Amino acid sequence: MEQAKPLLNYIQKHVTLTPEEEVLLCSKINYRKYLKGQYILQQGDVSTTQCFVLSGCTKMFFVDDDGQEHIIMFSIADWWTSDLGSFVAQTPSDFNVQCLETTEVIQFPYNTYEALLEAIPKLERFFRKIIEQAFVSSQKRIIRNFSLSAKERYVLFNLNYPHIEQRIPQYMLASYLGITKEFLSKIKKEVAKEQS
Amino acid sequence: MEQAKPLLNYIQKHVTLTPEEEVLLCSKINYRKYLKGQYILQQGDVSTTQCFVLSGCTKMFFVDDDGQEHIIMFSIADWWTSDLGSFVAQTPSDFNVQCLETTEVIQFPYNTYEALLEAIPKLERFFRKIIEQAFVSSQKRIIRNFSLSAKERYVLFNLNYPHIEQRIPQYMLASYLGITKEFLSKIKKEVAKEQS
DNA sequence: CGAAAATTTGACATGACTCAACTGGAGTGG
DNA sequence: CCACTCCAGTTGAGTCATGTCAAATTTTCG
Repeated sequence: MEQAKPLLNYIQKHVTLTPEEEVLLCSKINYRKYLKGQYILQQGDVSTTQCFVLSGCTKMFFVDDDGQEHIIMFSIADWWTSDLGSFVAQTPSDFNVQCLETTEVIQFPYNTYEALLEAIPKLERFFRKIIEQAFVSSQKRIIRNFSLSAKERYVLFNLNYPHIEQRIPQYMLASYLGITKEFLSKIKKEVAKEQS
Repeated sequence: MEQAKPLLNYIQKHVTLTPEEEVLLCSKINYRKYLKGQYILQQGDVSTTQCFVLSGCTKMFFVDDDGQEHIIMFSIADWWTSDLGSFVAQTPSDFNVQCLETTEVIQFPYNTYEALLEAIPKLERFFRKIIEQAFVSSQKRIIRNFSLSAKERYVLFNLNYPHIEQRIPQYMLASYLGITKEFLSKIKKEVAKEQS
């Protein structure tokens, strides 16, 4: 499959697959293109695929009992997106994944995922490492939320992901940072003043 | 190794090892007993082992620039403890792991970890699943911190881990919940009043 | 029993939220 | 090319959740 090239490159950074393994892998995954606004996953549905983003941008979020939207993560090229909890346990998801731009993805369907990893132990290894990374950065985020102020979190976000702020509306960034859009507006004003 | 029994039972819940694999596994891991107050890992050191807790209780925490202690997690029997980020990348850790009681653990040393998982693909699978779980619960914690009040988080903690509050001092629970000990004290008073 | 540690209490401070009004740009249609 | 609307972003006043500090009380444990 032509479109799988970036995924194969990405995998090669962690493990080395044989040509046969690559062919097998490619036979089990799907390419798909979503338009801006479309949902890859909706709260309450079971996540049937794990997605590798080729291009575009997605947000993963959930809506709480008060109707408030909370963004868990954004995903751009070479990142993953999906509710892993729903995917591995095949239980209804608490999250939505929605495309903020036209977005191309490679999808691993659940019904071949486990079998594929068993058939290709190197791929099992690959996913173990990917999930290790995800877990580590998730833990880091918990720490930051505890020990940093909203302003510090905002500044750090721009250091860590310098390219993302331009691509998303400000109210979504506020949601990701765990603050209101009004408060983010005030923070930005302060930061701008300090830099001048 | 006699003491590895609980670990083997735990592993069997996820994958089925052959007797030969169990022997190989046991030859690569170590039993160790720590006393109350001892450190399994200190901030700045590289984490050389991944620990499975047999008995006792540990806290994982870090000290921020203001000297404030933030507890990331507690671990009791049948849980894991270690800074996975430091362990897999072999970089200095941001965290401490300290024993709150006399604690027995099984340790996977780094220098045999990757080789062991390669030799026993089922073990690779096992760890992938364990880490998946850890990642999922880490994400859940992020969500809770965003969408719940301190009081709700406290109540939920006791629902999720009913046995832990009795084993740890209150100021540590406050640190885990991300609030001050004074505020937790006030919350507990309120909750007690409501239940009467 | 006495000292040290943990917890509670109260007064006050502050970071972040709510709500409502306002501004300013990006279509859209006439 | 203007008027209208719509949405994102801004501003300000008032409020609430939680933090700070210091003192009082209770618990733990040698």
